[in-house]
Amino acid sequence: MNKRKILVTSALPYANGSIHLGHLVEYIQTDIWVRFQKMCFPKEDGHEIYFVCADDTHGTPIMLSAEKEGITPEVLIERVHNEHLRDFTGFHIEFDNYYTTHSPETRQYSEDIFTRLKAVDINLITTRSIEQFYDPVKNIFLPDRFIKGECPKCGAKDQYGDNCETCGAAYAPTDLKKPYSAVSSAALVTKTSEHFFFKLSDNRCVKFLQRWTREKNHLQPEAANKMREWLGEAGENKLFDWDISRDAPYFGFEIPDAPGKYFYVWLDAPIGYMGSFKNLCNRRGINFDEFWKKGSKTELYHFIGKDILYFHALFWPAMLEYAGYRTPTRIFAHGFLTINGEKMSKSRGTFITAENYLKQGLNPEWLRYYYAAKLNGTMEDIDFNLDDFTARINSDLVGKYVNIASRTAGFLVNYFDCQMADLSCEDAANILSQKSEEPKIPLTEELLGNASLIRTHLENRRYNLAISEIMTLTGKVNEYWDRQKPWDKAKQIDDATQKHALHMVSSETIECFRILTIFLKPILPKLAQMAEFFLNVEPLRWNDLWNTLPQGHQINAYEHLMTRIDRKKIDALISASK
RNA sequence: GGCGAAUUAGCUCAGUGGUUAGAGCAGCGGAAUCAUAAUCCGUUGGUCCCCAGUUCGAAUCUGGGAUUCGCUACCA
Repeated sequence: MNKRKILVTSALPYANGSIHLGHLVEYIQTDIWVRFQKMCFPKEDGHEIYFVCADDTHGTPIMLSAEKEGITPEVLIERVHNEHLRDFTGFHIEFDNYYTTHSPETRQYSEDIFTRLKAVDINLITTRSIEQFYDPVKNIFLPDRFIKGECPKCGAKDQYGDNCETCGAAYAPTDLKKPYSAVSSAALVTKTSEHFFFKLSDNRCVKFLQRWTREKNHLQPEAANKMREWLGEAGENKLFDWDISRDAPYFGFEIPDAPGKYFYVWLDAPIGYMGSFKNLCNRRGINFDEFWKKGSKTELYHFIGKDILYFHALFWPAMLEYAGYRTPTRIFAHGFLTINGEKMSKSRGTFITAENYLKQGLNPEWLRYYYAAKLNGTMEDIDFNLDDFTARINSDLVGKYVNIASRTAGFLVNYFDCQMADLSCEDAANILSQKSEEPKIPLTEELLGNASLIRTHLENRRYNLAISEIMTLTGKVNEYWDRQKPWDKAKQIDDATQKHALHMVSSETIECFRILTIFLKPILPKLAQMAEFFLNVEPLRWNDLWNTLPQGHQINAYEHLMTRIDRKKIDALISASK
């Protein structure tokens, strides 16, 4: 059998803020996919699947934040790293490595890639003098977001450098009148300095990207279309060279042989995927080159938000290609999160951090399930509707799925010493079939018949359809149970036929619960773990779908697996987020 | 302004080889009582954004428009 070797990444969160529900869409989406792959291709069978991520730690905003707090950037990013990892762990995001871009490994590959791109035979790095706003008090060049001034059109004061809130005019930061620093309030001066550029507009890059972005499903169709817009058609060249350096003082990596020049944070951020993986390789003895060398047969997947498609679908593959590394197998972009149909907002209490969500006592798997129920593999935005959220969890998970175990377990415990019946016995088909007419198909068979469809949906990241299928099946199990009326059979427990039927029906239903648990496990790992304890089985993998619990297998007494959402908790969360 | 996406039941969403448009939740009416009130059966509800076109037939294809959201460009 073919051994799969897969490396998966989520985008690196910036070390300048807390993880919020918007971030979590991506990490939950990725985590579900990785857990699903690991279930299908277990390590014991020789497959290797790794999920790495890291904090994105460099740049002016980090430097300024640290200064504002009176600490060094190193102390700041160390603290934030711990917070981020705590939050991810709280939502059961299971990284193989959660590292930092401020690391020797990331420095090594940043320097390596830069040096290779700069080499005479490649020659994709150039230098150019550019003029930028400079804060003479702080003695730093300022990114656009820290520049304010008067609108060149209507003269409104204190406007940012992209557009005017008063008259709606759009312009460049350099158009602002009386530009000043949002950091020090000092009047800005313009100053010239030399920058390094990655020659993205070079014909080689343009041609390579026009091909790469369209072939082999590297991108989703909508993303590929977007790239077509940015890249232009064959013969056109709409790309600009990419400014990849910043002047000291800057928190980042100094560029080799260029004192006082640093790599722009967006250069080393994606390289952080390599750095994090390298760090994992060193600790676990994994062959890094096998995953990253040109022509590698391993698979590399990046999950990202649609806002950073530009970096991952243009700069990143071009950099890798010409620095002599492999390029990504596929890039999966997702949309943004809205809450009750609107952007997250502090004043409405919908800017909800991961920390707050957990602190208010909400179950992280509620959110995992809800996101999964909405995610569809496209770049469309998904909406977190609080009422729908409550209804769905309570109805689907507690009312339907968990209820199956809850209402069935007692019969096995009370009448059959917790033991499973022989589901393959001679009269099984007759007892278990839902229908009286032929062919008599036990319910478990029907569930298993949908396994490949559910698997395809999960593989394609159409979690919404997977959940829809799973819930249809969950409904069928409850219907089956109701039709069989085991409680009536229990009243005739002295009748051997009735007793046998009760045992068979209860066991069959538990077996259905086991199958549903496998389907849901990538989405609800903790709940699945509790279910595994209840079923008294080893951690379930995908192939266990066909390993029916044997006759005499003993389950444990049922303990409740999940509670309902109390609407008050949601309201408290909203209040706490204001 | 240009380009792209979206618009389906009260809510959240499926649905393109062109038949009488679907699910879950909510609502309404029943049944049941094994289950931490959880379940099951039945049922109400839709000019599939609007207009026009192609067709025997359009939620689905074409054109125009509206609204929302992105990206992009800002002219004279």
